[in-house]
Amino acid sequence: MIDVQFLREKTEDAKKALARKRIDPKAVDKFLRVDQNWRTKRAALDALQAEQKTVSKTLAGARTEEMLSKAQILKDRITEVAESLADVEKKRATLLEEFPNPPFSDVPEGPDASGNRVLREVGKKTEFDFEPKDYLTLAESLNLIDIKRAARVAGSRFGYLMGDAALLEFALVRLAMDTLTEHGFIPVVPPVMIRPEVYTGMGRLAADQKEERYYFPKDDLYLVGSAEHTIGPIHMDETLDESAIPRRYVGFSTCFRREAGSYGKDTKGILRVHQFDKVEMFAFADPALSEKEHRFLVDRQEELMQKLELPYRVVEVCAGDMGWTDARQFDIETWIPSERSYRETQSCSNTTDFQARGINVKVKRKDGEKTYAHMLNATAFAIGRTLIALIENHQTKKGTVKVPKALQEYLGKKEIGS
RNA sequence: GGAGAGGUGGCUGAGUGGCCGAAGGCGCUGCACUCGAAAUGCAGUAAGGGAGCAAUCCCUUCGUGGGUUCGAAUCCCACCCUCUCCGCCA
Repeated sequence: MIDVQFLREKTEDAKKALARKRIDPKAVDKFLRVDQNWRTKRAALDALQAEQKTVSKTLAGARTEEMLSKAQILKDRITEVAESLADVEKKRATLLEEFPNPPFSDVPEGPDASGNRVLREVGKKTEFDFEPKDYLTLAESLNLIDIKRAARVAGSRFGYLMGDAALLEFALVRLAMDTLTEHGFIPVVPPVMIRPEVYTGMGRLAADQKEERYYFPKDDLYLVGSAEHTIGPIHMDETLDESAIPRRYVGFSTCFRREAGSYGKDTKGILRVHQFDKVEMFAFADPALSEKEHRFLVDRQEELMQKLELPYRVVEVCAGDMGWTDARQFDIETWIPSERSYRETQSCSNTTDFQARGINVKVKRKDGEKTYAHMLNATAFAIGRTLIALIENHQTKKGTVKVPKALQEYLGKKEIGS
């Protein structure tokens, strides 16, 4: 949730920052009008309730007809004003949800992915002395992925991971868990369902992503799109002591996405599916140190990528292409030989206090000062996309797939398909 | 799914219609005592919101939402959650 004080007191700054995320500045004016109306009604109701208290107290002592009728009139007026306040309050809350987290001022400008800034390329783009195959061709010939049967059973955008691909998932999970616990991350397997009000607090039911969620009406629960969504609220309504942060989690969960807005996009294979597993990092940080924490998480992502011996680049995502909750976002894109391009495989976001305000997570500093925590999330491995990158980059002329050293022990073999 | 018990401040725990934002205890903070500490004594100690330049004042919050009432932690209804027993289940 955006800071209301920011909208009220630094209106012009807010408009500018939000415009960079393609929000119409008029939306700020509209909100402020409703907010002013709300404040007026709030004050009116407060005054009426104060009066009611006084009258009630005198009634407790001496019951007079006069006072009683006065109290009854007051009661009706309070009901009336309270109802009108509730209307405005609802409208105000809805409008407030239409604001994303403003980006940091030094985030690159840009309307879409074309404005993203490449920070560095690491590793040499894989070259072959033969014509490389795409992952799906390889995977099908090695019986690693079955899309056709999955479609028959569950519809489009699903897949069976079979044989060594299934085993590779667990190898990747172990590698991520072992690497990250060594850095002090706390392992966690979170719920994959979440209540609407918590989801809203996390900024993940905003208008632009509501359609992306699976929902069970009977239970009033949503399926999560990432472990981030239920790891973040672990400390909902809590105040973390300064000495206890940064607090870092590494979670594993299945992720569910309707992919409602992506008809016709990436329809083949397992690049974009309704269900995939992911290892996710999550951190709670002091606001003064969250930028540093953000870099730390990117370092961890790169550490993991290097263990997989994959060529990648780190991209700073521009304002127009950033996530709703993010003040700064880095993506890691991995080289995909068959497409001769880099594809997003990981993402790392600093949501600053946007989510923390929504689910009420605070930090208490040594001097007693309390402030909203900063919350950050980062992909460790999105299994499907990591499998794609591994298969494509480590393929051999024979049509087998070499297993990077870091995974060999977990998988129990050095090559798939030999 | 069935039966029962219960959800009160950082914790514990009292409170069955007004003097209750809430006793007592623990914890925490400050002061006193002390060379220092412990013990003891005294004082303070929730969050959110609104008005105000400010000092300050006011409102809301006793799981959540509704209802009864001039007035609800307290009475009524629904829901959520926790615990115990039974059933089912991995």
